[in-house]
Amino acid sequence: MSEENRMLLEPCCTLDISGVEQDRLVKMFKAIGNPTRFEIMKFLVTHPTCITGDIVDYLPIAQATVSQHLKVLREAGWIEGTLQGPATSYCLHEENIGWFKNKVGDIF
Amino acid sequence: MSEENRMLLEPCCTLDISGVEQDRLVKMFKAIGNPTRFEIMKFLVTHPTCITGDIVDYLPIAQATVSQHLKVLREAGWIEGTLQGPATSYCLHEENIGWFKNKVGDIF
DNA sequence: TATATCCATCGTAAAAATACGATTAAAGGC
DNA sequence: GCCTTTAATCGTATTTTTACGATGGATATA
Repeated sequence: MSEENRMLLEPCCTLDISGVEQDRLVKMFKAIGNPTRFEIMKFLVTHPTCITGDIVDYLPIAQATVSQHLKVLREAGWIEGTLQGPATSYCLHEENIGWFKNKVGDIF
Repeated sequence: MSEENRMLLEPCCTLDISGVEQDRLVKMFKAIGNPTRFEIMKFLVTHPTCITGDIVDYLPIAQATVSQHLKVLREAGWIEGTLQGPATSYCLHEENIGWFKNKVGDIF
């Protein structure tokens, strides 16, 4: 018979992240952890307030796919989209990105 | 006939990340962008040099699954594992984590 | 008010990630 | 040399992600 009553290891310190905040952080990590979406983020850094079509022209993938990736980045909080006539202009969500960098710095 | 000769948007600046380095960064983002793996990373921050079994006891998932997640984190460069008898002791890969934080700071 | 442009969404096929039990391998104690 | 402990790997089922063409809605323009 094997013993299942192993003692749980004591933590050496605490970590100030959990719950909704942690979910939000993981979602940001996940969203940017895709080669195409990272490329989109790079493009937005170097081309602020560009529209969807600019990204579609730049990347070798279908418009529907770009739109889907933009949605993931938007829902994760990396970017913001604002309607400009029939187009949508995207830019980085500076506030959330600042929050992200602070959290990463706090944890590691 | 629709016009396909759209002009490519000019960048406002350059970004110092590409190729192998970019792949490495995206791989790190992807690895930590999973709720279970993020939880493992948190556990390793608060329990340095613990062994696989400690993580298995802590998480409500099978040993095989934990081992698989540890492999992903190891291959992404987040952690290091060293053999300690029949067990494996894991700790954060401080050098890579430092590199990661610097890159994130450079880009955003 | 037609017509074109822009892009989000829908439906779906294919690929990748995730989780598990079973097995295997390596180390230590008897 | 056996038996236990530890954890990596294998094979596989299920879920999720990714990519696409097609469609539709909203805005501008003739």
